[in-house]
Amino acid sequence: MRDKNRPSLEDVAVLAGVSTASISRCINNPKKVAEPTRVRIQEAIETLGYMPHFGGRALARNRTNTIGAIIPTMDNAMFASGLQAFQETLSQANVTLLVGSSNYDPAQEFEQIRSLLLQGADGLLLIGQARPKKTHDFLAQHSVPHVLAWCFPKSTGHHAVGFDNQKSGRAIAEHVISYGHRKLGVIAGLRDGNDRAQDRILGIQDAIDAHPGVQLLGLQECKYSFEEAGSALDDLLSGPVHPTAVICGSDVLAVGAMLRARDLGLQIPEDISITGFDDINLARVTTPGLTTVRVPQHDMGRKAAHVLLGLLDADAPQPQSYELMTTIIDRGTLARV
Amino acid sequence: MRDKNRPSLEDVAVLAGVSTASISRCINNPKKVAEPTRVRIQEAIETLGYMPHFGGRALARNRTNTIGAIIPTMDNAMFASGLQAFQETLSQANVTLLVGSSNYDPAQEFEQIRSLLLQGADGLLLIGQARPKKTHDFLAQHSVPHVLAWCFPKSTGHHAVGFDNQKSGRAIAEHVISYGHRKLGVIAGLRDGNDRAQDRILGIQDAIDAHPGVQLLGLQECKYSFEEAGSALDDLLSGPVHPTAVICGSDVLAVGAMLRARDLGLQIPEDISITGFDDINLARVTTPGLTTVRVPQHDMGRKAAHVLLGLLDADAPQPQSYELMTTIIDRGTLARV
DNA sequence: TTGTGGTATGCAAGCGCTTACATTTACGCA
DNA sequence: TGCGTAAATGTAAGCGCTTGCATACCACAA
Repeated sequence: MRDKNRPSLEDVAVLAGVSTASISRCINNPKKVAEPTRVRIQEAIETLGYMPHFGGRALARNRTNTIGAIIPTMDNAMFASGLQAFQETLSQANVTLLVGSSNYDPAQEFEQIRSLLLQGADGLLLIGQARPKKTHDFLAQHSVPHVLAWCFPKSTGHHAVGFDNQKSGRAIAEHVISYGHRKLGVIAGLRDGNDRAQDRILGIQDAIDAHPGVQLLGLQECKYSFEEAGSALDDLLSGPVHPTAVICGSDVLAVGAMLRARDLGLQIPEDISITGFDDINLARVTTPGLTTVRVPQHDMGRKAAHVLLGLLDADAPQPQSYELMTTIIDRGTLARV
Repeated sequence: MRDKNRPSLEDVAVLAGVSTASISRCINNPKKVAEPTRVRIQEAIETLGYMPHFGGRALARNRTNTIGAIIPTMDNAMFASGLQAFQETLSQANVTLLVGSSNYDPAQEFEQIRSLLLQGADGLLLIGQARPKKTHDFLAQHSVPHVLAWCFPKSTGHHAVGFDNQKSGRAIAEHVISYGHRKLGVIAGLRDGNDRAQDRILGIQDAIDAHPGVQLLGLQECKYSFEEAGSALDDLLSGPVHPTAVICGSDVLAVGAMLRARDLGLQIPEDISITGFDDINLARVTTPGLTTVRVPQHDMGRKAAHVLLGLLDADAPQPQSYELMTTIIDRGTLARV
């Protein structure tokens, strides 16, 4: 069973002529070892090409220095750069990132949580707040340190680094309304198990309710793909009265809608206004540029990493939650009416 | 030191009234345990909420069921969906993905390799083939199972799942030339430490050399950002003779160039043709759509995972390398002249 | 009855590391 | 010279799991 070629602490100890304890100390806490021995040990390590065995370490310390992140998908840019920032920050603290994806499915998310925990993750990054009781119970039962991102729950006892989706949803809707639109359509992500999508809709609803005379002509839910968003637009346009503006729950949806609108021969924003959410690269590239809500992905990833690291560091001041702000980016897809 | 609340195999054994060995067997090889005891053990596991300790496992088996991937960045969509497919495939085999990013820097890549290996990665996914001797030696010394993706080296002894960047570069250049272009410009990624960028340029060069009368008016290297690509376009247009087509080493570059061209009042493709590489989402969204080279990201990620898993499974037929094919996607940014 | 072979389980030896505690050494000072 | 103290190092006991081997048990055949 023992891997013949992999040197162990023992081997290094023999070569350096010291005990394994000293080697361990030298690696984990160099100050505790006298200079000359330190040098000798260093050399032994180098000549053997020694690398500590992860399992041994993890067993002895009961800690893996590994953090898991479960995101719906890496496939669209929505989470990618946040995740990138998260990883970079962890990396600076010598913590490694395990990733899992849930595909927006609570059951898969649960499985991934289990799986990452089995892989020894010391803590988790999770997206959003809505999850089945089963998942919450599981996290509680095993007292898993975790932080939520992409949301900012008002009440729960979770740590979170994110923004208020409802507030942001309301903000963009107010913005659209302030441009004079009275007949709105909405294309949202599938609400089921996705509190971000849900809250954004709630926010939009809030804005509409606050403005008598503004009506919601249609609300379509669909997956985050150009094609589905296109069909959703079709549906919105199938009624007798057309919306003058379509508020989308994500840039991907908005771009899908734009693409379809163009196919239908509609000018944007002259014939129909469209707004997005997220401000991913796509939004800068369309013609005209997409008016959208910027989510501070990078900051969110970085801060979330800090909070999580703090959670794991027993003698760190207990970290808090951060509410980040979104901003509306005005480009060219919203017209005044 | 012992975590008070975490049940161990021992605890389960006591509750179920069997030895720890049986529990272990029950978990790893249920067939080796009689039905009634299996049930009893299951119950014990459930009531205690037992989860095997990762360190203990890793130590005893000398294997973590973890695979590392080091990609230049998750920040642009170039690698994201390949990585997603990679992760999904691993997940199905109960293997977890560790990720690191190198930011296109060989030194950082080396550090990440070290780091992921220290975290117990059983194998690695690496992007591209060009890396310093130091890195190669390190991989060899520790005989790290690994596969290369996004490239298809002709000679080396590495396993690879990817495509031939040079061939693909040549293909798109030939395509441009076949449209009648004779004066070309190129905007490429930074070649230093990036064999993909390098090979694509080589391929373009090949095509140009094969067609007397075709000239390369300028070659700009820059980072993968819209802004830098924009400046690169400026430089290409600063000479006395303008290229009629600009071949870009990536969609991000191409889009950056398009954006700038538009700002300069140039019509695409009437005034200038532009092509991309990768076929990420962006390419579908510009007006007109970007003519580009499609890279089979998803397939690549999936196959790479299979190869890597095969590499780790002692009694699997030794996996091979796969060369995947790229295809040219004609949209609207390439004009005939 | 005894023997035989197979199946289900237990025993106990590690796997490679960390760390509390014990021991040694060096040094300053009375 | 002897003693106290602190710094450097060694000793060895785990950490929680897997697994080769030994054992116990059972059914069946001779």
